[in-house]
Amino acid sequence: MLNITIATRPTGGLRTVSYSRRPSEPRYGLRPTMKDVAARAGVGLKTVSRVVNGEPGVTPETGRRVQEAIDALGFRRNDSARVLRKGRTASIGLVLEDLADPFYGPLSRAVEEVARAHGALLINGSSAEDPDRERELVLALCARRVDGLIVIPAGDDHRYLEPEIRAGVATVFVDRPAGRIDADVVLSDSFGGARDGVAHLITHGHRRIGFIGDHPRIHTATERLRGYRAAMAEAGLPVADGWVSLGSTAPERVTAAATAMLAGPEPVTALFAGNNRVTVTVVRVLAALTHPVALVGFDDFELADLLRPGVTVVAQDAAALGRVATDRLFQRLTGAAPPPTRTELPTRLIPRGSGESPPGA
Amino acid sequence: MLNITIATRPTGGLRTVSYSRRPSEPRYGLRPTMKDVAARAGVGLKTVSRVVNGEPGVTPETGRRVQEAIDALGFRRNDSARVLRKGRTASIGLVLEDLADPFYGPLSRAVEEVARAHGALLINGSSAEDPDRERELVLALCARRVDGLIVIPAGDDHRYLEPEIRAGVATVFVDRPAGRIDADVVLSDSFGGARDGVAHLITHGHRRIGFIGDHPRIHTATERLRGYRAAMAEAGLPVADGWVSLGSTAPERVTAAATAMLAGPEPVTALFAGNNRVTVTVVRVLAALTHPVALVGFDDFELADLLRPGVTVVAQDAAALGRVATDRLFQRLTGAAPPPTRTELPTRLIPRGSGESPPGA
DNA sequence: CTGAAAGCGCTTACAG
DNA sequence: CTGAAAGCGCTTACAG
Repeated sequence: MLNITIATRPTGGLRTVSYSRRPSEPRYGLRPTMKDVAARAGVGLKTVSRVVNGEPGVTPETGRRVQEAIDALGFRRNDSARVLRKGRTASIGLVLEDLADPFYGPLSRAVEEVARAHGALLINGSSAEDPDRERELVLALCARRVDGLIVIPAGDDHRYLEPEIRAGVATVFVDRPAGRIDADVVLSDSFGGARDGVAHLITHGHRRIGFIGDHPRIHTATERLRGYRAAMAEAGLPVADGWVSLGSTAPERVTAAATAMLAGPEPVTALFAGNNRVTVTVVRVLAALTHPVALVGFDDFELADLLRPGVTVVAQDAAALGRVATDRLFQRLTGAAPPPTRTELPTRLIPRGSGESPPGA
Repeated sequence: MLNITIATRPTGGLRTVSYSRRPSEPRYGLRPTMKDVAARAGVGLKTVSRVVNGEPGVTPETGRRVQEAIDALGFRRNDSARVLRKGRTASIGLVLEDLADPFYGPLSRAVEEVARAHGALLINGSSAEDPDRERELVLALCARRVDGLIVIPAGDDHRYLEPEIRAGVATVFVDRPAGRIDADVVLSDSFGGARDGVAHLITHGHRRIGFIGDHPRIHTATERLRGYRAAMAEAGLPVADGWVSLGSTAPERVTAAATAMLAGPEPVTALFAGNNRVTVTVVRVLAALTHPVALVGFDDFELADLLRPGVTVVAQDAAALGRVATDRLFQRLTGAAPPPTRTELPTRLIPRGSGESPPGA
């Protein structure tokens, strides 16, 4: 963190906008309403509503008068009121782990694009991997009556959502399935991807391979571990106790885990990293070593190809996850009510160098 | 883009949640309201409101009866209705360029944290650097009556916001100032940072230095160019026509610009990249060269230290930008109405290797 | 073509 | 301690 000094000064120049407001009144007191427009145009409320919404049945002359009043008053329809009456808020909620994790950037963007195509706004927030915070955020979004919810779950028990789903809040889980309820989910093939990645290391001669993953509470972490174990078993390789480490993705924890696996009499010659946060830290650890250790990471990341060696990854298509999930959400929103489905997107192994070096090279 | 095949199947197992809904009615018809709770508990509406909001003046016995009805009915207060009456939506809008740009991750996250501390939700969207889309999004947020707005502007004329600001929508611009209106702004010292970065290259012996930046419509692009010119001028160095290129940050455009500057009889020996998108592309271009070319980039980015050579950058504190801006927003929201201010956060030069090699090394 | 009345689900201001 | 009435700013259903 930078230790910053802040220089603040009035902007000056240009016209100054007044921020005056009487805090005792609701803010809307300051804004013209349809009633004000109607009064000024000398028409009824409903006529203003017709003009604002482009409904037919207004003579050009009347329409013009209303439009003039709208412009003169600077009227902007209050969508909160509209929403209350119509029952649809034209907004969806997105709950993810951390807005700052680069993996979620393309995913969020894809969700936004689909929502935008349907005329909906995006309300979002981070759970910070805290189940309580996830729940709090999800229920706050339900209280705002979002039409639908895209959730990357932090917790493993989502029964608290049942009344909401029953009340009509379309909900799609992404990246990880819901816990203890049956709901739509869109995820990557974590098991298959990890198995492929580990098999790739085995193909290149490795027999002692370590696995460092996310917290075991997280579905993708255990699925990827399962893929690792499957690949090892298929090759007839044992998995020593010290070769598997699940936990926080904090750099300190990952560094310690990697260091431990690389020490001792029988160190691993290759590592499989369970997600992009882990991979980045492992890359740092390996960069400090004098001997090469092979690495395959789950998740692609920017610049992976420019590191030396390039980092071999199991890539998932984060944008597709977001797109497919949001498409499904809007399918539900527009009436379809099939039973919940589980959609699994394939991963792709991208060899770049770090995963192709033989042991002891 | 991956060409994906999607495997979809019913989830099965677990209890199945019904999604039934009569589309002709408003969704709220399905949810219990305070009126329903009042009827069931045999009390007045206001008493339910008191319990829901934890207001005093309810006997324990009455409170218990109301709470039972709330639980039995699965009541959740409709915040849309509350908002309509109270005049505050407890939500703020964040408009940025691209949710997927890693620079905005920490910024968004900081905005969210501050908003959360004030009990507000975040509604956000991307302008995709399109002024029309920015305007459309901002006005949609105003129609939803967000309490405040954090805007990373794409356009250069924000007079369309004047009526909104006057009506009480607190607005703070971040990263770039507002165009043609006087509003709060929080930004990094682009001029000083670029000047420092270019001076750093000059210190290491470079005399022919190229500048590749973002579109000249964008304030930070021109400020950084100004910093470049200042550093060159202070060192008594000329700036040849071909050494400056502003435009899209699309890889093709940046690659072409860099390639052109590196060709010809008098090629540049060093490049200054105007932002992280440009830097990443320039790194790719330089990686393909046989001779070293020095590079300093504006914006730090993950893994910059792990590239060979490490990439020297002028770092700005994106999280601090978001935090300071949102703090200011809530200051306005809680009554303070000082004239708009301009806050400039310092940058920090981080030498990592790419900016310290002499010409022709 | 036009508009008065009722209502969306809450809170406010007030009376008992 | 408790609740009936009015109202937030719109849309719906209906009548003229």
